[in-house]
Amino acid sequence: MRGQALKGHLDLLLLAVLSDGAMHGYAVIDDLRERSDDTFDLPEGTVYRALHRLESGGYLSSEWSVVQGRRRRTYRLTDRGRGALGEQRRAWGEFSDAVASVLKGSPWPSTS
Amino acid sequence: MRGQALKGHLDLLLLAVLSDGAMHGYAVIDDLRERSDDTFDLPEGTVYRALHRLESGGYLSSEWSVVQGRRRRTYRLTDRGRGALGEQRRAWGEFSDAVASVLKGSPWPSTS
DNA sequence: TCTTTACACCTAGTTATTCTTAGTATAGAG
DNA sequence: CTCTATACTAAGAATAACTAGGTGTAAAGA
Repeated sequence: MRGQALKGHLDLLLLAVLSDGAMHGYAVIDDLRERSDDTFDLPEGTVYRALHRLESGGYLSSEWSVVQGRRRRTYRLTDRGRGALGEQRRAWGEFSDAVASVLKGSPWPSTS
Repeated sequence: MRGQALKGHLDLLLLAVLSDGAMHGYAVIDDLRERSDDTFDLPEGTVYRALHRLESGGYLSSEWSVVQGRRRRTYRLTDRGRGALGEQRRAWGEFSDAVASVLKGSPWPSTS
């Protein structure tokens, strides 16, 4: 995973992971890495900041707890977050289909 | 197409379009819009800048001409550009597969 | 014991690159 | 004679992921 490939798609991934159940940030990172077969091995700074952004946008809510002496902030999808996930899934489908169409080659004969 | 979805994937699209034949910038924009069924309707400033960047990186070469009183700069893939296209196709495959894997875990919102 | 690693969180500043805006210029249609 | 399409360009704004650094606890291991 290099460059800016993730840009604009991270929220979708985070919302998708959290739609399977509430989770704390570090666990989100692990889950994302496992589910993507190591493709998405994201720096903590990236993920925590995105989670904060999503919470302040009303897409997630969070709750603090302490487990084995370590404090945890557990994130949960809000209704708004669930709606956004649906919309972003749709947008991803459109985007990836469009890329695939371009890569497939032009159905019209080249005119240059 | 909203936000930053394209970020990091534009070079792939441009290289792919130009791999079907040399083309000038304005035609690249049209081709991209047609091939993607209007999903990629990109501003000129975006595309021309990217083309310049790709040329200065050695992925494209260009040649000026005048057609019907209008000057055109026709871009052509270099060997290096063709190699980069292969690599970026591979990277896109990996990226989109990984996103699909992450999305597969979480169910779609019920639409019925 | 003392050091390292894993867990778990956080922020500030940098970077990359797309988008916005604005400009130049010719051709053809109305 | 103006408006639209064609064709190219550059500067600056905006966004968001990355880098690099920080806090602190728990457990493993040398």
